[in-house]
Amino acid sequence: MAVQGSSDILVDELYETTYRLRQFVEARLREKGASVARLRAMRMLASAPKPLRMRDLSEIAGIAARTATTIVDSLERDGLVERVRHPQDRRAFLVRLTDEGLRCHREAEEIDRLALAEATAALNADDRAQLRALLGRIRDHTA
Amino acid sequence: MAVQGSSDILVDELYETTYRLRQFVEARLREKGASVARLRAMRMLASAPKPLRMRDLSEIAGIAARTATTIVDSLERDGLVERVRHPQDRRAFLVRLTDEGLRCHREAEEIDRLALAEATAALNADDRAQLRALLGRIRDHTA
DNA sequence: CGCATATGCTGAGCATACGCACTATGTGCT
DNA sequence: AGCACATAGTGCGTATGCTCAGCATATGCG
Repeated sequence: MAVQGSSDILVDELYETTYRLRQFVEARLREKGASVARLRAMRMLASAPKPLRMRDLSEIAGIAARTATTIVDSLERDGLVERVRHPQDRRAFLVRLTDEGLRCHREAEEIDRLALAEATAALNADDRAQLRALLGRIRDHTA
Repeated sequence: MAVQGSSDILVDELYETTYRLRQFVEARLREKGASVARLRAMRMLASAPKPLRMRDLSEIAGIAARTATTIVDSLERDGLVERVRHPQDRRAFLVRLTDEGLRCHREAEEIDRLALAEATAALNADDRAQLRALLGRIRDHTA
C-alpha cells in the first residue's frame, strides 16, 4: 500500500526549521531596519579590508550579481552604503559602508548573534558538530 | 580578542544546505514545469479527500493565504487546477486538480522523491533520526 | 430584522532571489 | 590601431513569500 502524497518528512523538517529560524531572526532585525540579506551584505563590507566591487560582494556573500544590485540599492537608499566609481575600472563601482552603515551593522550583528544563540541554545558542542556533519553529507550530494 | 564579522557557522551551513537542496530539486522540477511551491500546493490538493478552500489549502500547505492565491493563480493559468465557487459559502472557492494537474502532480512527485532520495543518500535511518532530533531542538526555540 | 463583527479572498506593494539581455568598458591578439 | 571577446553592472521580467487594506459575504447577538 503506497502512501499517498509521499513527501520526505526529513527534508520538510529541514525546510521548516530553516524557515522558522530565518523568520525568528528577521523579526528581531526588522526593528532596527535590518534584515538577513542586508546584514549579510553589510557584514561582507565591514569585514573586507577595502571597499568591494559589486561583483566581489556578490561572490563573497554567495548571492547572484543581480541580487547584490538590489540589496545595495536598498542600503544606499537608506544611506547605509555608498557606491563610488572604481578609479581604474570605469565599469565597476566600489561599495563601502557609511558611518551610519557601520553603526547599523554593529547593531544588527549583535541582534543576529543573540538570536542565533537563543535559537541554538539547546545544542551543545557535540550536537553542533554532529549537525554540521549531517548537513555536510547532504550538501555533498546537491552539487 | 573578538572575531570580526562573527557569524554563526552552524546556521550558515543550515541556510546553505537548505538553499542548495532546494535549488537541486527546483532544477529537476523545472523541466516538467513544476516547482517546489507548485508541487506543495498540488500535493495538498491531491491528498485531500475533497476540493479545498483557498484558506484550507494555505493552512495545510503552511503558506500565507495571499501566497496561496498567487500559486493557485499560476496553476490555474497553466490549466492544472480549477477554482469553483463554494456552493454554501459565496465568499469561498473550492480548488481542485484538473486531469492535467493530476498527471503533472504524479510526475512532479516522482521527480521530487528521486531528487530527495539522491540528496539524502548518504544518510541512513539513524542519521535521519538524529538529524530530525537536532532540527527539532532548534525549532523548539524559534516559536 | 438589523447591525457589529468575523471570515474569505484578492489588489497593492514590498523584500529577496534568480536569469537573460543589454550597454559600457576593459583586454588581448593581429 | 582595430577587432573579437570578456567582464561589470543593471533594466526587465519572473517566482516565492509576506503584510495590510478593502470588498463581499457570513454569522451571531440584541
